[in-house]
Amino acid sequence: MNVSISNASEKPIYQQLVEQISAQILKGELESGYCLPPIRQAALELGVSVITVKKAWEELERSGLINTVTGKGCFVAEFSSDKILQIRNEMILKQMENDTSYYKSFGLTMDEVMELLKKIY
Amino acid sequence: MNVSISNASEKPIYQQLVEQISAQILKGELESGYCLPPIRQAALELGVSVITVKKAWEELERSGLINTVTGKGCFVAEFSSDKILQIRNEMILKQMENDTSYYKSFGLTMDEVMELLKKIY
Amino acid sequence: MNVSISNASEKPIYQQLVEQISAQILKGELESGYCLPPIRQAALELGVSVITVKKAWEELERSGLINTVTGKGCFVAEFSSDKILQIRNEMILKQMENDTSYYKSFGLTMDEVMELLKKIY
Amino acid sequence: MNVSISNASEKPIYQQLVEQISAQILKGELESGYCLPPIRQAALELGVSVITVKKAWEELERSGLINTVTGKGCFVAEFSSDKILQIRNEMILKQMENDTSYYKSFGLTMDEVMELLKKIY
DNA sequence: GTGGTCTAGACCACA
DNA sequence: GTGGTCTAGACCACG
Repeated sequence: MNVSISNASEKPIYQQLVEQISAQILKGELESGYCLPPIRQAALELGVSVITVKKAWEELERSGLINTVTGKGCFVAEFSSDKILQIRNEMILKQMENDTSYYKSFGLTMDEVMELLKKIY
Repeated sequence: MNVSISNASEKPIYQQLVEQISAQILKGELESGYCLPPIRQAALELGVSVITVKKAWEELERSGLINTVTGKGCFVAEFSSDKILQIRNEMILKQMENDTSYYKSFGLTMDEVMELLKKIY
Repeated sequence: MNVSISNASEKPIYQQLVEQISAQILKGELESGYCLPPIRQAALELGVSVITVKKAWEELERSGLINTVTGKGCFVAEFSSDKILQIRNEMILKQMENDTSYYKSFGLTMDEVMELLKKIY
Repeated sequence: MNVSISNASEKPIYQQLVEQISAQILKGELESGYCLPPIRQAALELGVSVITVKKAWEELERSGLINTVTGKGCFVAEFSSDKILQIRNEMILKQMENDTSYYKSFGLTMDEVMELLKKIY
């Protein structure tokens, strides 16, 4: 449970959880078959409500990243490494399309975006 | 009033307004001194409540982009072109920092991000 | 017409006029019998609406500081110097009562207020 | 919720709320972490609309005096006592500059102002 | 349960 | 005519 949540963030807590767990799975940090902690324990560790954790786990299951086995726990789903790459790219592309449309709305050219990215990275 | 709002969007309407008007001012499409349409007229055109428009206008005033004069109307504030560039860059940098941290959380290198951006742009 | 108005101020324009003209009369800068400029001329000089000036003149008349003679103009009223002092003190006291209640609401003692005043004056 | 509002006042209700709550926080009457009553309950107690309370709370948040956490409530922000003093002094100084410029416009000297303040306090 | 957003409709002060 | 404030009531997302 190497995640950090922030009440001050504009993002809802459950979504912060989803994003961080998703990223860890897609980067291979959480391997297939890995058993996530029970929601009550996770809630305690993170200092959030059980309901919040449950909502995050549900969304992870919906997106196919974990499987919930009633009475046993929640396990990271089995993926081929190709499949992982595909999912990861889809998520990133979707986000990136939003970002670029934002930059374009300010009249930024691709070259300007590249310049700024270099500085930040 | 060249703005488009979407009820389906996850962003609140008033924020969509703020972003689009801000962008237009910072791109120079709305010049200093330009008088925005009265809030009631804008509300009619956009098919939203007067209060929603007002909330957006208030936020624009708070960020210094417009001045509202009771009984007269709301006017685009006076800027030096340097000042415009500075504000625009601050807004874009702030957004870009969020974006890059998202990409990084998936383990993307700068070069990979560049590649993807080129395809999308 | 040695007055300055500000659209950006939180005070309405007509009230800014009333306060500045009142102060000038009570300080003796505008003498009894002095003829104020016609409202149209004053409006032009100040860059405000005729209606706004009229409203200010009306309020000055209501408080007894000027007399309007139809067809001739608006004249500063006749006062004994005692009367002037009395009116001035009333206006200042009224204002000062508001100010002190504000300071008190922050728990400031009189000594602290004195200290701060010395620095500002 | 030790606040009193006046419909007759020239100040808008939401601003009366802001000023009174601000003062209480800056005086230390409301401690860091204190949870303000839910906006709906506060609205009931005060006999005003929920929206009016919300507008006040929003302004308090904007000025950094409280933090609102969706679904949990609104909490007095964490301050060092130095920070509190600094903010308090800024607010008072700003107000006092307005006051003194008013006094000066009537030709009052500092000593006269002191005299009058002593009587009132 | 909390706050967040939006609506429709009203009244007022200001210009 | 303009913006400024307030109301009552509704629906949603979050916890």
